[in-house]
Amino acid sequence: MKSKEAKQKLKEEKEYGYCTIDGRKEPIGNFKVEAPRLFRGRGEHPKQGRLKGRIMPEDVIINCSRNKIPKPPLGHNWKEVRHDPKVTWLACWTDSITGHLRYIKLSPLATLKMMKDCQKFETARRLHQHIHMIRENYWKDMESEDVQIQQRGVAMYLIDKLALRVGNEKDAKETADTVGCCSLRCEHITLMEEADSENYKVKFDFLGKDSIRYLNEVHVDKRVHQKLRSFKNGKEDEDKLFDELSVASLNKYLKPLMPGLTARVFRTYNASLTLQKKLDELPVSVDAEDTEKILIYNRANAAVALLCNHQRSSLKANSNIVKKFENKIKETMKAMQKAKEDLATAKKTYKGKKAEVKKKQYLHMLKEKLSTLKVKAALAKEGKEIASIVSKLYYLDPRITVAWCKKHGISIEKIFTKTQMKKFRWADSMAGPDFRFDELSH
DNA sequence: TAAATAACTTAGGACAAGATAT
DNA sequence: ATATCTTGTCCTAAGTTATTTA
Repeated sequence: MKSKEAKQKLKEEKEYGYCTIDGRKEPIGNFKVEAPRLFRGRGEHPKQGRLKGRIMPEDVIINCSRNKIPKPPLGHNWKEVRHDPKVTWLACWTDSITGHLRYIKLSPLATLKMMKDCQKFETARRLHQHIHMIRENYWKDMESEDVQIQQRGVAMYLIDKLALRVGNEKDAKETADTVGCCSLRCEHITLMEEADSENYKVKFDFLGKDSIRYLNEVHVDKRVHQKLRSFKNGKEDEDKLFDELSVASLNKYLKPLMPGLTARVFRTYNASLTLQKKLDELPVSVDAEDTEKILIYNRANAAVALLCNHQRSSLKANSNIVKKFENKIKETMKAMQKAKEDLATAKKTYKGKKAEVKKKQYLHMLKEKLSTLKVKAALAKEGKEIASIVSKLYYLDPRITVAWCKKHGISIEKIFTKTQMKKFRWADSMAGPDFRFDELSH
């Protein structure tokens, strides 16, 4: 039995949810304008609490073919109707909070979007053929006389090794204070040096996209450590770490190295490669249950989520559950200790067999309780790791997953949801059990 | 040539739907 | 059957990159 809302939604979708491109019926992603409301924003947003106004037909620009112009609601007119075949949006209006354009666009399930998605992964695969050269280059760049080149080298290292976002400049009055690689400030990194001086570590602590905290202590090469120290030298906390570097110059540098290469390709590349490598590493026995196989896949996926720093607040809450279990384990262990002592004294004072047996039983009960608690805690911990689905949706070449499923005789439906199956249907026919992300097929 | 703007991808949270416990 | 927890989808904010403009 479907709810009233669900029925209404289905009806609307049937009527407004599709468009025609080159004679093909294609699904639209968002076919409604955004409703008026109080703007919240994410993190400490300077515009939080402002009213986001109602969008009227007079605010909306329509982009469609000349022969089939949708009618505006009765008594209203569109702001403009244009016929631009170079862009993929169907309608747009200006957001009253940001002043940026918002679009009515195709669904990720539309043919055009799926082709674009496939292309994205092909570009990332191509990077594998060039990555050796690019890495050699950034080590060389760090040794340059020119500080700008040095900064470019170190930034490339961080983007490659830590999968950091490139970090465009943003307006402090308009948006929350978040950073990426190029916009890191001195206060966001702490250089740590161990006593033996062979162990070079850097602590990163900053707010990234969506004001999600990036907290990571990483071992870095000595050269990187030294360069970071020199970049920080003589600067205040709030000064830019890469003061001579811009996102534009970084992407300009990358462009001629490989067709289609930009900074974000490294994130896709390293995420997908990590999945492939983890799946290679984790053994799957032929007679394993499906649930075990899924667990293995999820572990590989978790490694990617960690790399990309993907997290959800439900997971943060989940860590409380893990802690609760840990506390219970501690309590039980204390109780066991006490029970053991009690038993010992009971034996000494010789109060009678009955009391002794009872205390033994109690101790046994505690032991069992402890072992179940330990299992439950492990499961909760694991559950905490696996729940991120973001990487699956945007960074992981679905063909890696398809191939792994085919290789290990598990149906893809066990890994992908219904929508993901549709979004990635291009991958199924393209990847056999031997597909490899790190080898170009012909 | 760099700044502004347009166009497009990626992201977590809200909430509904589904699953599981009671 | 109902409460409670988990998972999947939708929504739109917040990024990156491409293109246009001054």
